[in-house]
Amino acid sequence: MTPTELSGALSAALAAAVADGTLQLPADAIPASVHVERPRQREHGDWATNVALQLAKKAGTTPRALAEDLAARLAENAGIASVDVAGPGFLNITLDAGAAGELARTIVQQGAQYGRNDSEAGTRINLEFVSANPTGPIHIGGVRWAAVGDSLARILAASGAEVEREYYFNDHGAQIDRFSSSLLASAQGKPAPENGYGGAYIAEIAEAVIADAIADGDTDPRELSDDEAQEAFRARGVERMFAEIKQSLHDFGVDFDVYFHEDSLHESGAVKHAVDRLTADGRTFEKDGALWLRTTDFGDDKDRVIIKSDGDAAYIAGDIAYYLDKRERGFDDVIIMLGADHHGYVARMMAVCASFGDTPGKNMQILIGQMVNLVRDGQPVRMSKRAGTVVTIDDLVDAVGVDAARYALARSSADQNIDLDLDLLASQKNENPVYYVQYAHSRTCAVDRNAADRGVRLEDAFDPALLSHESESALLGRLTEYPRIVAQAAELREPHRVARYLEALAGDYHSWYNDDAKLRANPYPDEAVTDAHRTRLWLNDAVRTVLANGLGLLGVSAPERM
RNA sequence: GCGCCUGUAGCUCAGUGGAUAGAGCGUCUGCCUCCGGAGCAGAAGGUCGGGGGUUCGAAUCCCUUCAGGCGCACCA
Repeated sequence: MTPTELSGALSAALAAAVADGTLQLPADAIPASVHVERPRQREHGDWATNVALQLAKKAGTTPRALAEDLAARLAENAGIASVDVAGPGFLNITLDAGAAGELARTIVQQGAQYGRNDSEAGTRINLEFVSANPTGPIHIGGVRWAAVGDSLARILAASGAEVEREYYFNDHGAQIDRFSSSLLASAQGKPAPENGYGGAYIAEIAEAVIADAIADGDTDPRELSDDEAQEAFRARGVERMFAEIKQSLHDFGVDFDVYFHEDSLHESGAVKHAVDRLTADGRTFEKDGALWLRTTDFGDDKDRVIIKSDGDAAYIAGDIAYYLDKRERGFDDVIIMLGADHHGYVARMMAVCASFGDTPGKNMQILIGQMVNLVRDGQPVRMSKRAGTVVTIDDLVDAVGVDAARYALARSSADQNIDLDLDLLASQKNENPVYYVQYAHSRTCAVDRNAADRGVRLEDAFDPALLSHESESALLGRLTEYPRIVAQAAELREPHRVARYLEALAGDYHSWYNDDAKLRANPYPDEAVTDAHRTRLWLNDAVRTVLANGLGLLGVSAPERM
């Protein structure tokens, strides 16, 4: 019996109580689905619900009286062993061992499908993340979004959404001018210009640009006039830098469906289209020679200039056009992931969303992630792109590997600042919980290999009532939760919940494995294979399936051996 | 000054109104004759930053206060 079925049984019990007059409740007070949860204490059964506590007042009765009535009705359901009323009016529900154990076979049979759910079904989601300017390698802050964003995309897709991963490629502004003049200066052997970029990568890119130009049969950019050279370094440098970024992300396991160029918004007329529409809708006004968007109508703390008095579009005009473009491409939910240093953008972009008649928080969702700080020897490492002292995505991967890096970044709430200790990551890799989870997975695989050796075969038997040991029901209970964890991670846009769940599941598995020498999925060498062995192998494989599925949602490998 | 995020065990962090607040690391004590000890069992360790409030019930919601992080452009 799944929690969904149990919830349905509770709803039915409520409806029956209302129908025969036992319970006086207005129809709209009956919840569509009754919330059930895993109690913290094992003695409190497999599932618990507080529905009697919530409804008693509305029904003019006491929680315990209502709970007693529901308990009697619920106990009639097949698959439910007992229902107890506890404390102020909780219902503690215990399932038949057989009904609970059946889950092991269900999971193995569903395989990679187990955990998929329809909580986001039918929603078209555009998920934009990283979007770092191509003026340098992706640094550590961007890596967090690569890990969290890609994992979120996987989780949303597993929850039924149609997801597009998008990277907004800022190739239009002063940052790019600074980048190209820095390349030019490097090629000319001059120091980096004021407000320019330094660092070894600038010299490398500059050299690569020259080599590319010569290889293409073009004039060596160093022999061009400064203006022409600047343009050559801009075009080829951005292309080079962006290719490197894409490669780094690919090596990190992150690939985007769309790389969207800011330039294209200006060239295609999308900016004018968006501004015209806002003006036609009366959302703009002119003042001091500039065109403003009245964002204060929708909660922003000041109105925003969208066309500057010199006639150029302000930066936000690009974001406005970009949002409208996404909506016109048919996306219901436009999600943007930003670092905390850009959170000042939230209010104005929500106002932009509302200005188009859309719903902020739905059509436009902005996820803010707090900063990643680097620590070495207990001291913060100060990074500067200009000075070239950055720790890049490649540096991180070189130090700890993709799995450990992705897992470490994805297992924390985005609301938390992260301190990454470089010494710790490089030297004491075993402190990373990813190995705990991966080890559990490879252990399930080791059990499978031994089962094959000793002739324990799944298809020979499955008797769910044999999975009645305390550590087995704990494990089954954990496995039951998985689809809801995925759905919850999708709804809340919080991938770390999947990682935390996997750690708990791995712990339950290790406990079961070590609990009792007799609880084995394989016989001893001089022992015959029994149905208990075969049935436990189903459970072992169910755990393997869920660990593999969950790690897959995090973009972390599930090794068969370590 | 205003806004957002954070404050939970020695450290790093989970816990979207429920029962006795959890995990990893670290410390201490046990557990390998056979499925992987990168593991397990147990112990010690808590004013959930402080103070009010709402509620049958608050780490969780509201107010206030303290501390830290990050922002408050006709820059991008």
